[in-house]
Amino acid sequence: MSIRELAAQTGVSISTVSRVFNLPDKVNADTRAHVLQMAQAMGYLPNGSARSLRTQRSRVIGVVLPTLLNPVFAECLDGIAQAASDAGYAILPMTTNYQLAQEEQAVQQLFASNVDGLVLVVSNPATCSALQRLRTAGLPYVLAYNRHVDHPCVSVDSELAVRQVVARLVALGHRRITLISGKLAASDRAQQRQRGFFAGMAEHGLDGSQWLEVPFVETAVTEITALLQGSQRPTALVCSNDLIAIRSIRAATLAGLRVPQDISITGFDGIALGEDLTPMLSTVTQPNADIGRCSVKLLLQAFADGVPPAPSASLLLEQGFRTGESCAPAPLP
Amino acid sequence: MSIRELAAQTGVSISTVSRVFNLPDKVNADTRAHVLQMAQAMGYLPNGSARSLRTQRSRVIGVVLPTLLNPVFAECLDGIAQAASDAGYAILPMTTNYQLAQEEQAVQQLFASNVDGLVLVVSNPATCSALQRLRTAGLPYVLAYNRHVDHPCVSVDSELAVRQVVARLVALGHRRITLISGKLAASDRAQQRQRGFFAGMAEHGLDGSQWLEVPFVETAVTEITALLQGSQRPTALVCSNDLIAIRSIRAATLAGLRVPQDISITGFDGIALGEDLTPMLSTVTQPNADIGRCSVKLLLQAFADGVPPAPSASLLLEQGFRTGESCAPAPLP
DNA sequence: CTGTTAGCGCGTTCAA
DNA sequence: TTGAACGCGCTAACAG
Repeated sequence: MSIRELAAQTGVSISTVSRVFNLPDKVNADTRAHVLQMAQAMGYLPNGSARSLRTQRSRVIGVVLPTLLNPVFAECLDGIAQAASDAGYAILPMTTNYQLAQEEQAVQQLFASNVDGLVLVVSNPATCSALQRLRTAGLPYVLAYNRHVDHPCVSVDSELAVRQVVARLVALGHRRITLISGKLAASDRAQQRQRGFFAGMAEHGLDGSQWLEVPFVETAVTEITALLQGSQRPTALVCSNDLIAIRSIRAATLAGLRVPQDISITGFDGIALGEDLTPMLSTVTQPNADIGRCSVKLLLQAFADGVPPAPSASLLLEQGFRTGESCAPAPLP
Repeated sequence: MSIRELAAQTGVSISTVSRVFNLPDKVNADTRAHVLQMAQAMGYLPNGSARSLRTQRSRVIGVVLPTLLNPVFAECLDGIAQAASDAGYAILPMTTNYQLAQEEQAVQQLFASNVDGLVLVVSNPATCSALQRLRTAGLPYVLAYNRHVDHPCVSVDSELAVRQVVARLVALGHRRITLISGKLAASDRAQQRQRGFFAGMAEHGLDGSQWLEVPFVETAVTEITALLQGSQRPTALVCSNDLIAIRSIRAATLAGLRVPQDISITGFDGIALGEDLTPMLSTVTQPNADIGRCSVKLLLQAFADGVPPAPSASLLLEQGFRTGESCAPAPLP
């Protein structure tokens, strides 16, 4: 079913049919109605490939994410999909498993797919060569969750958020607080959160040297459990994401500790599931779907302007804190 | 950067360049190397739209899912993405929020996007008119999780799995067992699991009339909590998915019950996260990523055969049971 | 093994 | 307001 057949059946020219779909105002109301009716009847749909080839725009937004297995990115993708769909764009997602090589490859593939722009979450914007390629190619892109002065980003102030978490714990009487961080090399967010932890501990004159680095993907319950032995064990764990917090709760329980009576645990991300857990996760909440939606909006604005989003267009959204049930006053010594 | 420019720069014809990328064997090794080298240098990438227009194949697989916010579908999408990517296909996902109207709309959009085929999870294959459209259009599709004799499906035997769950609980001494089901109208899986529950209870001469229907998306903790009051409360809950099981654990705790000492709770899906919970979720495990991968494989096979997957090609994968920690012998009366 | 050529379906000039 | 004609970048059939 091509535009030609429809034109022939309708008794108008190809260009009239084309105009009906692209510049409806420029066509007589009666002919327009007629064409639309015939299109409906014949099940005509404009061919996307031909359209993209002709206009050099695909109406597709590429998406690069570390993984879908962490709900935080699934929630974000959901927001991206909504905003894109609302604007008549399709999305083409790829995952990288936090691996630099896969980031490169994903960008490469999306490049070849003629995406109009990209939303991506990379390990580290500072060292991501794929971003250079995008920039020199003039392909619009927006980073989500990442934060870097040289790139357009939609994120929250992770560092501040973790400093505030530390302050909360201190206010609850905790002194021995340990950071459970995701792999720093694989995530600038983990780095920011670590900085927030160090800053927060320093602000309160506490020893911030206790911290553990664990993988994002595999569980590290045994390592965390080991940390929780002995009388000088921490009374609170600050985890750099919700998944790690969930694993830490398990580790604590396996170590014979009760959460939150014996040990307090905080997360970061605000995944929806955390609210249904027992104990409900105490965590920094990010507007994950909104981060996705805003990233797409920035991209759409850039399409309209005809110029890639500038680093200065970066958005810092508000984070929050869900009190939850995994934090309590420090146990008496 | 078009094939023409590359050909000119390299000093060969455009068809030679084309062959280098599509039929590498049919081109002299030296010229091939030369072309590839130049392509690399000039940053040439074949234009996907032109390719699709010419070949009438987009190398894109459409994906229709209820939601990404349930990890079971995120895990499945991950499998789909892997298998598709391995075969050089991109994916174009859409979510429906368990709504019939959105299913129709998603299929419509994917239609217009010239996808080569679809993997979909629909509410109910028996009543899904979008599937008819796909079939009459001759567009290859595979259903994931759904199960129906008239359609090619990749699924597990939900009914059997739930019957076995009931048997396990009975073996643990439980008699008062209640089903917490997702909305039956929104999911044939929920229906199958309900049938499994009824059958399982009947097999053991137990009263299977106790069951509650709850939403998939919003939490229904209060309704579940209400169910757990009184001395005739159930000693075990069979939940029709893991998310509902997690909410049920919370409901039980809020009702003052300990899981599993006072009440046993089972899930269904085997989301990865369930393994990190405390108590670890006792649940029917499905090979979610594999369900996605197999669906894609069926589709790829169909592409190769030049004919849509037949209902008889349906695959029934093995489910399992993770013992977990949310089940225990029934408390003494 | 390589080159020439004809469209794939469409949007967009330019004329009428 | 409408139509005719061109070409987007590519693959495939055919010719050499």
